Amino acid sequence: MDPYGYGPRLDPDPKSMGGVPSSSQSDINQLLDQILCITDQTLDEAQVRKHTLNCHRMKPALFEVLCQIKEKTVLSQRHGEQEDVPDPQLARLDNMLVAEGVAGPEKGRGDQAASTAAAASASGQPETTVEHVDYKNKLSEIRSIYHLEFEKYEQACNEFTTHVMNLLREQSRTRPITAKEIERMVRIVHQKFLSIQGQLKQSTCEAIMILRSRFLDTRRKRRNFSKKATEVLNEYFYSHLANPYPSEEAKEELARKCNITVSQVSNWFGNKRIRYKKNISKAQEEANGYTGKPTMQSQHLEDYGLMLPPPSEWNDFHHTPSPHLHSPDHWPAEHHQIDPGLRDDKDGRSLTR
DNA sequence: ATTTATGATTGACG
DNA sequence: CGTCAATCATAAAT
Repeated sequence: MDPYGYGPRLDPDPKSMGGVPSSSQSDINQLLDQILCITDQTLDEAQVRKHTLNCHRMKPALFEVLCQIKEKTVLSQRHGEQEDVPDPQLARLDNMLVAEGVAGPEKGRGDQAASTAAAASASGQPETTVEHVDYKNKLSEIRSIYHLEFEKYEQACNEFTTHVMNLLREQSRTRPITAKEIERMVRIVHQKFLSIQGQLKQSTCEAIMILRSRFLDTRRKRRNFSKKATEVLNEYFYSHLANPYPSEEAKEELARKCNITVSQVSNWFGNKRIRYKKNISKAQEEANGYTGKPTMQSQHLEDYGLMLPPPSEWNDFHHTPSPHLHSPDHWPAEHHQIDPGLRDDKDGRSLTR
């Protein structure tokens, strides 16, 4: 109660005011009346009254009384105060933001990812690294938004704080306000704004999580290889149709050329073999008498120089460019392991994780 | 909105 | 391990 520190009314026993002559008693009552009905007056009127009150000779004394009373009540009021709560939740959010490079030192900013992308495309192959690049792109987008909002809130907080302080200072001319009170008020304001920033952090974290699941979780958000990469792969495939099993070195070479990983090359060839075979048996098996362009289905193989040997000729090991091969209806499942010793796969057998 | 193309994953096999 | 075959999940095409 009495949050403004006016304290109890003075009127019950005006005589208690020390040696004040009884002639001033009516003075005081008059004064109090004026104060009490001050809200009934218009603003201009009130300003005038306020000024006269301020200049009243009794004002300092009354103010002093107010201060004393407040001093007493405040003492009993200073209790149910709990200090700032550490809030482990917020700490976790902060940790995550720092770990993700969103909070903390502001490095790179928006143009960093863009320049990385430019470098990648300039160097020739804007592929697999692409996914990292636009991951970073999105991340820095989030980061800039985060910082923008953060600064906005900080600024708003400062503005509001100074406003409140000015208000309190202004009011301290007419009612007693201790420095501690101001400090407390400021702390409350800061706390409120901190909680808002906490929400900002939370939603930022959520955005990052979504981004992660969208980009880093392979198999989701699949990106097709670039035109050039598939061309290179197809070229190798169709020029080694007789034995489309690239060695480890060949895979590395292809991976380098296409700017994809060796695992991706393996995946590609695995898919290609099985799907090529499927298409052959489906649409081309009958139409294979020709050596030219057997079917519309076989997508412009002409582009890759070598023509597809019809399935019946896969058995033909006469002209096999590769070491061994005799394939029944399809390629042999027998595979040679070339030097199982050195393996430098950094990512196991796929990009996952 | 539905279908096709395609990169990645999974389990079986040797 | 590397491969096949089936399957998943999405990108691209219709």
